[in-house]
Amino acid sequence: MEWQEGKEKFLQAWGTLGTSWGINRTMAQIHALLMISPQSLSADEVMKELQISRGNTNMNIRALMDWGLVYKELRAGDRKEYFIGEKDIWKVVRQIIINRKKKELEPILKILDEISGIQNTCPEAEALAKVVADMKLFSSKADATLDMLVKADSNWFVGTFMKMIK
Amino acid sequence: MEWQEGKEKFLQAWGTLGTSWGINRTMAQIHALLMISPQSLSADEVMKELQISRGNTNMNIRALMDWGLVYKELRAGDRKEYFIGEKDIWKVVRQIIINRKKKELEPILKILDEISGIQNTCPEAEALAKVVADMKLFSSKADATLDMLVKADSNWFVGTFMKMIK
DNA sequence: TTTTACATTCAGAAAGTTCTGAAAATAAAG
DNA sequence: CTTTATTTTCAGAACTTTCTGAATGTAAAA
Repeated sequence: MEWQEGKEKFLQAWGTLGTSWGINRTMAQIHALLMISPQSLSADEVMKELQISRGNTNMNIRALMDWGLVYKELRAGDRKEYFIGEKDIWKVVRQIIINRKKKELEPILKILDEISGIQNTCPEAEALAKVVADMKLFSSKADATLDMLVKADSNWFVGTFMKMIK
Repeated sequence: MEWQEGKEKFLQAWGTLGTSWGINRTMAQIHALLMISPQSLSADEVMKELQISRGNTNMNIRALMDWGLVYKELRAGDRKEYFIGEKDIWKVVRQIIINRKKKELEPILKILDEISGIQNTCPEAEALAKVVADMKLFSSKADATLDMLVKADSNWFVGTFMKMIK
């Protein structure tokens, strides 16, 4: 396979997959582009490569910086800003875990806490209380597991953790 | 907190959170309703409780059955179909893992395999090849981990696995 | 200070997703 | 076979998200 073909396939696929990952198409594509670029790119280069508008480019690059997946790079004697993508997959995954945990898991814990003070007086209330209690137990375990994964380093994950799984 | 209030909060919250989980609002709410209902409910009861249309109810109940989170129940002498939600949280989580893995992780593995046959001739191609190889390694590990979680039973997860994490 | 080269914002357009409700299909009962 | 109860489908409406591009903001250079 030619480089150009592989690159297009990758950018295209990442965009589509981003959607099913709760990340928008453009954000995923910019991220993919910066991950596979040896050099940092300017906003104009990103616009041109992905054929998207200036506004869209700007908004999504900033979102990627918020997620900790892309950094700004300034070149001496150049007024443009250049952007460089995080290349270490383990760091990328960690940032994604941190962000998705915040968006997906933490609100659940908050709601479950609020509801757990329910009066347990009829079968319906009992069923609700049971589901809430079970979910709370499970979610806090999942939360702890993810915290651990985020703290762990790549070698530990690939080594110890994976051995356990065999 | 009163039962009615807790229930409304739960249904409302689940619907909102479903969205950030890549599940649509109604599907999440029907699931929540059936999880906390001691008895099975008919489509009409679900429609009435959540104030949604017949078509919407039907489509989302069927999606939940596809996901393995809701079952059909027939009552003798009644032509209506009744639906019952899976109450075991561990089973619910397992089904969700299975479905999200299929939707989110497996397509990645497929694409990475396709691209990994790339010619490694210039710095750009090299960077792409490296990212693809790293992702492949990581994704297949994640895939194996999730397979294991799905096979494992609840006690093992809460016991052994969690002890390891401490 | 003025010009120039960029980055940022945001209202409205476009695209994508979900929902409704009436019509069609199905199948049990009469 | 006909009626009746119920589920399923689907075209278009409503809603949500994302994108564009021109206007605005910012700060370095002249």
